[in-house]
Amino acid sequence: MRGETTRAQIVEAADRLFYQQGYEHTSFAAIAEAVRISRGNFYYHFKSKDDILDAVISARLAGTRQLLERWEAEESEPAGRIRRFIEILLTNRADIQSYGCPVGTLTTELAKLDHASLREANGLFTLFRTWLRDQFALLGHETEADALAMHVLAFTQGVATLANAFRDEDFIRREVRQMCDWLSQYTEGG
Amino acid sequence: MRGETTRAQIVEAADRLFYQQGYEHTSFAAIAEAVRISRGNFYYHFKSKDDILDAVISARLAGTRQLLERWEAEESEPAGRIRRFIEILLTNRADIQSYGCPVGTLTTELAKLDHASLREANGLFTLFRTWLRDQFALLGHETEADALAMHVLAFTQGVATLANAFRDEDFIRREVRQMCDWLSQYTEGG
DNA sequence: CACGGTTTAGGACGGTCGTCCTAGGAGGAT
DNA sequence: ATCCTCCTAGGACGACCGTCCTAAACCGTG
Repeated sequence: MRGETTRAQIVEAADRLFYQQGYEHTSFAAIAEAVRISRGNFYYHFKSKDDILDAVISARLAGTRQLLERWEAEESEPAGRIRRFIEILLTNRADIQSYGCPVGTLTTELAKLDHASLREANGLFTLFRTWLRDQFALLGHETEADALAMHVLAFTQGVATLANAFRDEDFIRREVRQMCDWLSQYTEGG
Repeated sequence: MRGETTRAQIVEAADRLFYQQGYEHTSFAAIAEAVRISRGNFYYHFKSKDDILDAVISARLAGTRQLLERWEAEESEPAGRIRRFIEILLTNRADIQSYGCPVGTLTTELAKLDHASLREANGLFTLFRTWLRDQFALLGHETEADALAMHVLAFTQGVATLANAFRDEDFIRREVRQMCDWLSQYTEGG
């Protein structure tokens, strides 16, 4: 029971640091300092750094599933749910301007490292993709649902990357507004 | 003169490796092996690894300027020039699926490393941005030219990120076609 | 051939990394 | 109080990193 909270603290700190500094750049020493435990203690809870990464990805997957469920519960209309997704760019604008998108930057890094967990990390994208696809299908666009899901996903990635590069909040607002306008063409009797 | 070609070879190899593996993940040993020179020899040509990065960024800036000039020379119409830009997603689709966009992934990495050369790397984005802005201005959309430029830039970043994650060539083709359609609304008597 | 600056090779250095080992502290059950 | 299990601290280890130093090879010039 004691150990479980320590393990959770490690995952939480690693999650944040991987996002802010990148996976490779984040050392055991940095995580240890954040959690205020000794460096050697990691190996009681995890067998390697890669093992921590897998735990972080699992935690993000679980958190994302929860988020999507909440959106479904709070928004009865598929269009409102998709809009919720688009608006995370506004909700998380501060972090996005500083560190980019947590999903996009992680998968990009792992792809360059040719890391074994790339597949699991891509699962985060797939989660959003299938969820968005389902919402577009509910709107009556079954045949193009997956293409539309990918389009929305690409939109968020592009905006996040440029918002990070130029630290431009107005740009985010402008693009989100534009994307919501685009979305409305699919919601009203498409 | 001897040394100049060695220096150019180092920059060329570093450029490729930084793109394929990331800046931090690429070691001196890896570059040395690629160029087939000794590790200690670097410090005759460069004073640090950061110095190599700066040289790589300068080379990319010069290469990008050349590319943009070529597009201007080969395409007399601004619309065709912008289309040329969008179509680099197709031209470089193999590399993009494997490693993402060279500009986007570098700036994202440097932002996470809080690296001193982030500013210079962002200059690559700015180069494309101002060039695209000028093209949209030539099309008669002065007031929204910069916003349109950012929009096109964001589009390419989003497509590159997802193409990298899902290794989906059809997705690239679909999005490029769609973007060119979108573009045509600004070219015909806007 | 001899000279002198330019370029190169290769090893040494201190530091940091991920990993592993071992002794002992903490806390509940008997 | 004693014991046993769970958990933690702290240092040691080997590998690799970027950096630096020094001797020698190269090559145009006199």
